[in-house]
This record gives sequence, C-alpha cells and structure tokens, in this order.
Amino acid sequence: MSIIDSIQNGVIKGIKSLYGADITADQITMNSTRKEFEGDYTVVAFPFARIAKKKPDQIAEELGAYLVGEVEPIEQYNVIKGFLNLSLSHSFWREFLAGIYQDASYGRQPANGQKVMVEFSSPNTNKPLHLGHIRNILLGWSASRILEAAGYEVVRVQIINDRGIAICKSMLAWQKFGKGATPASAGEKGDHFVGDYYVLFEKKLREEYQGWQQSEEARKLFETKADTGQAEPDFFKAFKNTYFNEYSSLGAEAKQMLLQWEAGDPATKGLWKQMNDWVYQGFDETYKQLGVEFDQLYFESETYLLGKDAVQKGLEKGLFYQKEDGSVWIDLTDANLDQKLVLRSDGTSVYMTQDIGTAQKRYQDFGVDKMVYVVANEQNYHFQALFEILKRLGEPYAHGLYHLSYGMVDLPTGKMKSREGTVVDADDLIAEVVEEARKNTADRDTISGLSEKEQEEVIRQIAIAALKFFIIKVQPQKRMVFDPKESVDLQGQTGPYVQNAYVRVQSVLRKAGDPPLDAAADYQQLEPQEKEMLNMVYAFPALVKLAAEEYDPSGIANFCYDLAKAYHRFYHDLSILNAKTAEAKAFRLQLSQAVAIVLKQGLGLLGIEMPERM
RNA sequence: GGCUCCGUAGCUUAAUUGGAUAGAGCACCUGACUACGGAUCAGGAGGUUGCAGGUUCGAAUCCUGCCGGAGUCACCA
Repeated sequence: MSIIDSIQNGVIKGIKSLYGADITADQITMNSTRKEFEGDYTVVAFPFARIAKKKPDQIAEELGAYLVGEVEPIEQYNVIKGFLNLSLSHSFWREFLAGIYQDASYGRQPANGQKVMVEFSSPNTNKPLHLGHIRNILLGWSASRILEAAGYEVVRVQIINDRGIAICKSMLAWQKFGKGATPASAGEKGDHFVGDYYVLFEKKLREEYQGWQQSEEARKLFETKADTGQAEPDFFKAFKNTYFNEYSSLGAEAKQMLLQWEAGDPATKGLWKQMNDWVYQGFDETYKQLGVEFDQLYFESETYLLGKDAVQKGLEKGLFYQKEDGSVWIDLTDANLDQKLVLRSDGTSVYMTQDIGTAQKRYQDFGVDKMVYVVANEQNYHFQALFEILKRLGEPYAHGLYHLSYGMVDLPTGKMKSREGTVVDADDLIAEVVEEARKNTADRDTISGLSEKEQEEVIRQIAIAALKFFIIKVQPQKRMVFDPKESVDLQGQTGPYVQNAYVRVQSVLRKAGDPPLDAAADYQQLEPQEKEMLNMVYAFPALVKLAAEEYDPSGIANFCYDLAKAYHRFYHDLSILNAKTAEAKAFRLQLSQAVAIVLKQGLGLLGIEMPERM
C-alpha cells in the first residue's frame, strides 16, 4: 500500500473518530506539499468544515494530531490557513530509497494481461514524411511505450495509404517523364524520389490547364457557367477539379491508370509495387532515425474492400437503412451525430466502411482489448461516428476505443502549406538538429575520448532528444507552434538538459568507483534538495499510470525536466563525493542512482535514449 | 450558421484535474565555484490567465453569454 493510500485511510478513520462522519477517499483533496512550505503531503481541510461544523484550521489541527499517532511514517505536521501539511520521517525516506535505487525497472507496472493496439504514422505513399507526421509518430510511439510500462501488451501498427489517385499521379509522371530513373540512379531517398514525380505531375497539370484556359472551349464555358460578376481567375480556380475529372488529358490518363489498377492489370500493378517499394525504403530510413518500429503493417490496398459484410449484417439487423438509390446509411442523430453514409449507391465502400472492416480484422488478428488511433484532430468527428457505429455493431472491443487526437503543427510564419512550399520535411529537420548538436559538441571536449562512431551516436542521441522533447512536452490536443530555431536548442527546458543530468550522475558514479553504500541507512538530516527529489521519485510510478490512462506523454516530459532541474540544483548546492560524512556520501550516491534510473525510464517512455557521456 | 477544440509574461508553454503568493524555458539584464562535467546554478525584470457575469470557503480550471483563432459539417481520404 502506498503512503498516499495510508494517509487517506488515516483521514477517513480520523474523520470518523473525531466527528463521527463517514467519508470516502474521493472526498479527500490531497497533494504534494508545495515547495515553499514544510512537509511532504498536504490534506485540504476545507471540505470537512461542513461535516465537522468547525473551522478548517481547527479541523486540520485535530486531524494532524490524530494522524501523527495513527499513521506510522507521519512524524509531524503544521497547519497553515486550512491546509494540513504532513511530514514523513526521515527513516521512511531512507528505507524507500534503499529499496529502489538499484531497480532499473522502477516505475513499470507488472503485466495486466490486457492487449492494446496503437495505430500511428499512417502515411500516404505519394509524398515523404513531414513535420505533421513527426508529431503523430512521436505521440504514437511514446503512448505505446507508456502503455507498455503500465502493464499492457502493445501491438504497434500503421495503415498505409498505398492506393488511389495520388499514387497513380506519381506513377504516370514517372512513366511519362522519368526515363527509367530510380532512386539509386538519382541518388535520392525513395520517398523523396516518388514525391518529386507527384509534384511534377501537378506542375504539368497546371501547365496543361493554363494552356487550355486560352481555348475556345474554355472561353465558352466561362461565359455560360460563370456566376454573374465572377472574375475569370476565380472561375478557373473553382473549376479546377471539374477540369481534372472531365477535360484534362493528364487527368484522364491518371484515372485510367486507377481503373487498370483496380482491374488488376499486371503492368500497372508492377509499376505500382515498384514505386511503393521505393517509398517504403525511404520511410524505413526515417523511422530508423526516429527510433520507431511497427509490429504489423496494414495496407489500404488490402483493406479497402473490407467492411461490406459488416454493413450487410447491420442492414439485416436493422442498424442501417437503405435509401431508394441503394445507398446505405446509419442514423446517429440520437448520439448527437448525423446520418452517416456507410455504402455508396453503386455498392462501393467509403472511408467509414473500410474503417469498420479494418477494426474487425485487427480484432481477428490480435484479439486486442483496446485500440488507440493516433490521428490529427481534423478527424475528430469521423472517429466519434466510427466508435459509435462499432458500439452499435456490438464489437467486443468497442468500450476500449480511443482517438488520440492532436492539434496541427504551425510554423512561426503560420500554417504549413504544400502549395506554398512551407512544409517542413522530416528528413531535412532531422539533419538540421543533428548538425546543430554536432556543432555544440565540437565546442566541448567531453566525448573526444570516444571512437568516431560512438561520437556520432551520441550526437544523434542528443539531436533526436532535442527534437522529440520539444514536440512531446506540449499537450496533444493543443495546436502547437514549431519554431525550428528553438527546436534545435540544447539548453533550458530541453531533452539534452535532462540527458545532461543523467550524464552527470554517470560521471559521479564513475569517479566514486563501487563503494558499499550501507552507511546511507545512518544518514540523519535530509536536506530540502534531497527531500524534493525523493518526493518526485516516489511519485513517478503513479505518474506513469496517469499518463497511460490519459494517453498523454506530455506530463512525463515535464516531470523529467523538473526532476533534472532538481538534480542540477542539488548537484550545485551539495557535494556528493566530498560530502562531510560517509553517511551523507552514501545516501547521495544512492539518491543519484535513483534519479538516474527515473530519468532514463522517463525519457525512455518518450522514445528518447540516454547517452553515458555527452 | 450548427457542433468540437483552443485562448495564460514579448515568444514557447506548466499548473498534481476545484486548493496556498499562476510555475518554468527562450529572449533581455546582473551575478557564481582554482571543488564531483558551465549543455550547469543563483538573482532581476516581465501576468487583470481573451472579456463580462455566475457557482464555491476557494476558479486559469466548472456554468452562461460575448470576442478572437482553428477544425469539421462530401456518395473525398
């Protein structure tokens, strides 16, 4: 039983014995004592005023006296304006520390027998990954690590959007203009290579469209179809989609290619497979840089027809209804949602159909209890509807569905727009932070003893830490501003700052050798800096649990920063190896080890590695 | 327009889920050990928590109404 539970039980008993009232644990407001006051935990007495019919100060006083006698580790208390601050005995903290300072898995919960699937990244195959994907990937990866630490078995998946008109555009452009080039011959990463042909297609289409606008046909259309007063450029801007679908020869060719793909034409399929393979090789490099991997990939080309059976069954059960034109719908208005289409009038699937089918397939494949979808908040509505439908279909995992929704990433200059070329490329960004870390490392003489390969690895760890921490420290649902200049910062509230605290510990431990630390048990007078860290270390496992319940890694990031900060201060204020007594030295070495373990665990949950030197 | 999310120092952001004097970082200014690694530490300045009401012993947090921003309301994905 944790000390928090003990105190709560003590309060319940205390209220009963002092005032004869029954209360429950959730009526107790309790938190860590703020730094400026004496104590470890604080119980707020105000809520009991009504029950006890006394002033909060008096209640706090009486309850404090009761708890000191009742709950063993509580040694003393003080009351300030209705707040009861409780101090635990030094021996409690010494024993706690001795128990965990060598436990490298401290903070991890035992397996809970439940399985959760986390879907993240899920890119299209016609373009390289960008900053938006990075936020998605980092959130997905850290959420999965946190769930693991909370005791779940985790299955990491992505669904790859490998079909459709977009990839056909790249294929067509390559076929027409590529002259047989390959990523190898062009000396380019495969995803960038294929993305360039997508851009080329759009460029050629634009040229074609502009030429067409001068034609007789176009002029006539403008005269007959334009709204009165509509300027010519506005008209043609709005007309672009129709042009692509009905007039463009490039558009017709791309659509023809999509039809051939759907018909299973071997040549088209071959080209499609070739180009997608190039893309995957490119993606894999980026994933490797970011240190993420997946247990299972789902390809849309294999799942896009799923879900029709489910719709058919739902129709028979009366969950769905059919309109006269044959389209199938579900009425979600009583769930505060709309009527949603689940099958087109021509019998083909929509996004929703596919997602229903894919969820069912995943359950068949893995038998998971929960599914987490990491997808940007522009799809909030879609997932509400999807989850509601799966619930009504009676899917066994329906209670465990969660949409980990996150806000868009903006630049200091505003939104990222592919048309304006302001999209931040993932690989460029990674290269930039690595370069910055390299420069900073060169200014110091801290790792020159390592081999070149080891140095390179340390530089990469620092760079990736800066990037990841910068993104993960912001709560997911918030839209965030990403300033590339700040993201490469290695000082202040950053990943490298936290790494540095860990590296300091390692440095001290190397100097200390491996002395026996039994003397720590006789260390009497804990300093405030020490108690502050002990409180944090103690709170870590509960924080991991909370992060898992809320699918939110940002709290872990902020915690790691606070703990690192506390350690840096401690390190500055108090001497470890030259401590005045052997007891103090032993205790501080234990404490340093415990802090290092928590920092390594904590950053590990964010997907950030710890260097031993930096 | 309906629904959803967001609004905290110049900028980027916390706040233990309703608790004490709203806490950090960046940028700016001033300092620190011939000592365990200065990617560090200490100090200064910077706030009407978008605005106005309400609930409460207590509100950045909950409720109502405005203001501002974003997203979404497709037989697209």
